[in-house]
Amino acid sequence: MSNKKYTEEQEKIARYAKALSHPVRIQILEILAGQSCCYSGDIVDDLPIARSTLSQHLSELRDSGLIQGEFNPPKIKYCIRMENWEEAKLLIGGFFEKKK
Amino acid sequence: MSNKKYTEEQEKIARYAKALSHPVRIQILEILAGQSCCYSGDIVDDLPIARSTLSQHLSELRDSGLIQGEFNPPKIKYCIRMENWEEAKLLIGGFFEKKK
DNA sequence: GAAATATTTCGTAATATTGCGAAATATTTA
DNA sequence: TAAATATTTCGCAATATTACGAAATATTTC
Repeated sequence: MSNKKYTEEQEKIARYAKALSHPVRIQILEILAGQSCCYSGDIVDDLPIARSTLSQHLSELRDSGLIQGEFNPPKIKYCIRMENWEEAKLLIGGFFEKKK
Repeated sequence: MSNKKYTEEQEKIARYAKALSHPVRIQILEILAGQSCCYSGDIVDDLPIARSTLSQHLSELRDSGLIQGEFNPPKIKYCIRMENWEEAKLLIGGFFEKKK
């Protein structure tokens, strides 16, 4: 018997949606999606937030699985993490298809 | 000159995503999507939350535009609001398509 | 080893979210 | 009008989010 409140899929959709739930994170993801990869320091110039705040948003996006960072001293190169990007796209896309 | 931090589209995507960012709201929307409409009182039986908490989530979903409620005394009948459901689907779907 | 560069972590504050039960509201029915 | 039914609002508490600047960390270069 399951004592879980929600299905794994419902939790995943909510988790991915939460990653998208702030406009600055949408902007960050759009920047990363528009090119192959990007250095954190270059991203901040286009954003209306402080570096330390960007760092927090990047870490949230990393936790969600939608991006990954590769240390390329002295910078960190961030990219979309394709396997999870695809999963989010399919799960959320599938969710919206449920309405007949 | 624009003093806006984010585009209207970025704000919209974030707003819709925020509505989807809690598993109980995913579950509510799945219930409403799976049938034509539903009475609030019937929804709560399937959910692991109190009635007053459901009321808050329904009001958030109403504010997001994804559902609408029609007073059908003494009950309220909730339905998916199709025009905004479609908009959310297109905006978020389009967002995920941005990654080449 | 010291300086320069890039990023994160810490400390703090303001605000938002989530949740509950009790009370309030609104409508229909007896 | 009183009772029954359905839902929301209120008051409260716990926790999470968002944001900033200062300090800490890590690596390379001088």
